[in-house]
Amino acid sequence: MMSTTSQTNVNQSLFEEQDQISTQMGFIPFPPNQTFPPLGCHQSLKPIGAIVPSLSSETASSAANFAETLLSTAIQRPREDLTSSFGGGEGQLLSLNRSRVNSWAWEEVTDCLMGKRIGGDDNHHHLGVSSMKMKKVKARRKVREPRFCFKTMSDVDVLDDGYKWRKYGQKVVKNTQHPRSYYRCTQDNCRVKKRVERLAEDPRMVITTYEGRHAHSPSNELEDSQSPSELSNFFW
DNA sequence: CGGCTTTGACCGGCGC
DNA sequence: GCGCCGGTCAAAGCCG
Repeated sequence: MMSTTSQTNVNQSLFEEQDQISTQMGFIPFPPNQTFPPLGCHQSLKPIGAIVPSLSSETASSAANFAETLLSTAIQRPREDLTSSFGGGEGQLLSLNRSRVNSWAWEEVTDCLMGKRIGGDDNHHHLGVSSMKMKKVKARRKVREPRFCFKTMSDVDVLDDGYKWRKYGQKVVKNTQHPRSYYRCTQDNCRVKKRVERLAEDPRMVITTYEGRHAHSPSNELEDSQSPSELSNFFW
């Protein structure tokens, strides 16, 4: 119930400036009404968007580029059982209308996704600015790897993203009825992690958050001999 | 038997 | 300082 196989090709340059003091998150909706195998995922997976950590200054354009990369990848490498019919890419990509200040912690990725409603007061459903600033003030020296997450409509928890993962933990998160699972890439010297959880509001939605860069190719790449060269770069 | 999952314990950050 | 909580560890069990 874990290992994955298939292809993954995402431009990694977007994340190279991550973990600056102030970063922002953005949600990029993918075109609706389309199947979309951004990570070579299964037919049943219907990613509806990506949460990306935008760069300090070039937020919207970076995110858009990122999403375009995803889209082009999907178009170029459709799974045999998928129809990747995109009604013309970029026009449907929304930019970062929800970006906000935040720090590196994963939970804030989730906050961004869920529009976090804190204590029922949801007029402003992103963490109050003041509290975010408080968080920011504290020096968070810990160096975090670049990260981003997918929001996917799926019956399957673990997306098939081309890498092999080993589960190392599971946790029930407060105020959610679904446990969060923690995975680590099984490759030696690869410290990439991902976590998988279901959206509290809509259990059909799976949120997959990746942290770090793979220092290797997808584990199934050998099977994918027909891969175009442009797509041979790693996930990160 | 090796690789993987499960799951309770542990740890550190953070808010009060 | 204390308690809560998320993330990780690691022992034990499972499975091919």
